Formats: sequence, C-alpha cells, structure tokens
Amino acid sequence: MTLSVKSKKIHYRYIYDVVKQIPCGCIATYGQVAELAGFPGHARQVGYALSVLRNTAIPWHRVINAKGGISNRSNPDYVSLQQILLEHEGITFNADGGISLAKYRWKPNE
DNA sequence: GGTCTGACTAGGT
DNA sequence: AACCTAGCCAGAC
Repeated sequence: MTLSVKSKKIHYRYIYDVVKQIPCGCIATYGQVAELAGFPGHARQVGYALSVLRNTAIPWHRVINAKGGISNRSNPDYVSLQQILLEHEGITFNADGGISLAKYRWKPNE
C-alpha cells in the first residue's frame, strides 16, 4: 500500500500531498503521514517539512504527534493557534490538552 | 564537507 | 508512568 519512492532523496511535496488529503475534522500523526507518503520511519522529516512550510493552503494543523498532542516548537504561538484551528474544525481536547487518536485519526482506506 | 539542530517515534530502564 | 537513547535526514553554518 505504500507509495514507491522514486528517489533516495525525500521530496517534501509527497508529504505535503498527503497532508492536503487529511479531511476537515480529522488528524494524523507525523509517523502516519510519513508512512502514507512512502517514507516509513521518517516522522521527523515530516515535522521538519511542515516547519519550513509557509503555504497556508496546506492543513499543517491537522498533523500531531503519536501521543495525541501538539508538539512544541520554537514559536509557542503556533501551538495555541493549532489548537484553536482544530477546535474550530470540531475537534475536542481532553483535560490534559491531548486529542483522542482513536476518535479523530484519519483512516485513508475508509 | 563535518557538526549541530529539530513540529518524531519506538523501545528500553 | 516518567525519563533516556538510538535511529532518522534535510538545512544552516
């Protein structure tokens, strides 16, 4: 089911392509996006790819870490922004600020 | 072109 | 359950 890697070098556009397919009201983990893009085990590169993203057309806020939380980064403003955007899409947060992966995780094959 | 850093993760203590 | 480590790889310097 994984896409073929056409180059040894990771192309971020594959990652962006997957992220763009995440439907409104759903989320995916970094590892999941990496796997769907054809780069299993490269979750870290997904996070980095999103960090250099300036294209607002890509729903970067729908990508969270494997613990169901928003990953911390250099600019903490984006953390609260991400939470606001997700809540606006109907996603609810637990008391500890976590998201239920079982409930909101995007399942591409459904 | 070597080193360091980072929006990650799984597995071990 | 909290913390530590290794593996991962593209950019910046």
